[in-house]
Amino acid sequence: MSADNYRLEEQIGFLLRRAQQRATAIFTARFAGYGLTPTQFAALAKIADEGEVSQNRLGRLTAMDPATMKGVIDRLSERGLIARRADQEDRRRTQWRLSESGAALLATAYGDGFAVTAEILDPLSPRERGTLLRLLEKMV
Amino acid sequence: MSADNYRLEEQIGFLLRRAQQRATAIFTARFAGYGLTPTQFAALAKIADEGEVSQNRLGRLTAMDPATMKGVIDRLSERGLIARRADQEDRRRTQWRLSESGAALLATAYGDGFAVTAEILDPLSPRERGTLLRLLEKMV
DNA sequence: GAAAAATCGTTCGTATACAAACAAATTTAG
DNA sequence: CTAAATTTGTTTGTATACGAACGATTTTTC
Repeated sequence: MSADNYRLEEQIGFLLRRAQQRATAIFTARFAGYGLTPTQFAALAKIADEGEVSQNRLGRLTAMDPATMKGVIDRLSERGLIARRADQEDRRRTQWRLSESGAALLATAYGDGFAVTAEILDPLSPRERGTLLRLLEKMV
Repeated sequence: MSADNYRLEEQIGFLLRRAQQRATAIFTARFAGYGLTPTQFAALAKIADEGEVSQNRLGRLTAMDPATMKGVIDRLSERGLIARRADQEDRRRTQWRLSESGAALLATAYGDGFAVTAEILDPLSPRERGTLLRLLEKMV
């Protein structure tokens, strides 16, 4: 266990960080016209899946903690892409759904979402792509 | 290309984000005693490799842009873990090296660095670990 | 049915991450 | 040799990411 043995470039944590940097860069370039970040797009896509969803539950579905979720929700809400509804049964909760403009934006953006995935995986063969997804899924 | 097809959970970008969250959590738990973040540890390890290195070059070696690198350097410097030297040949440059306490801390921390890597990869078989590293390396 | 525990959402503080714009210094081109 | 281009490091602004602490509300426990 020493400097002679530790090679940063071979550590899984460092590789994951670099892989995510590249993935984010590809997303950002492709989504520049929408002004959406990866997490904002993830939130919109999940709200669309759910129809209506509370803030904390959305956070669990998109892997964001409550503090992070709040910022994402605030920005989407300020842009009018999502709309809120007070929950009658649980007065702590806020339910969120897509606004009309949010749904319209998302409908257009899905195609670019697929394109981003394709570009990120482009250096790999079809077989390797499946393997990578399987291993990441197993590791997470 | 529609909501029916787009499954967030299967997108490589989302999986990479979750994998990195898990990796960071494992690192943070193991390094709590050192008060070092993953990027700070990466910077220290690379400074150790190089002996002496400029700020921007260190950023390239550790995959941090200059603005990010500055914050990391500032915090390591404030803690006295690294020391600066003005470059005589190029007056724009600052050369950084480990301080004595930085070198001592790093010497102890390497073992935990290996342990973090092992824990992150624990869900995978030895063969799968090699495959994952190879695929990430190819994709980055 | 009251106390304890859990959940929901908020706020604060710290740390990446990066785009954009900048001054200063160095290198390259013509 | 001088003008242009590049490099180094800094600053500002925006956006995750998350620990920690908090009040309000709901659920669980006994």
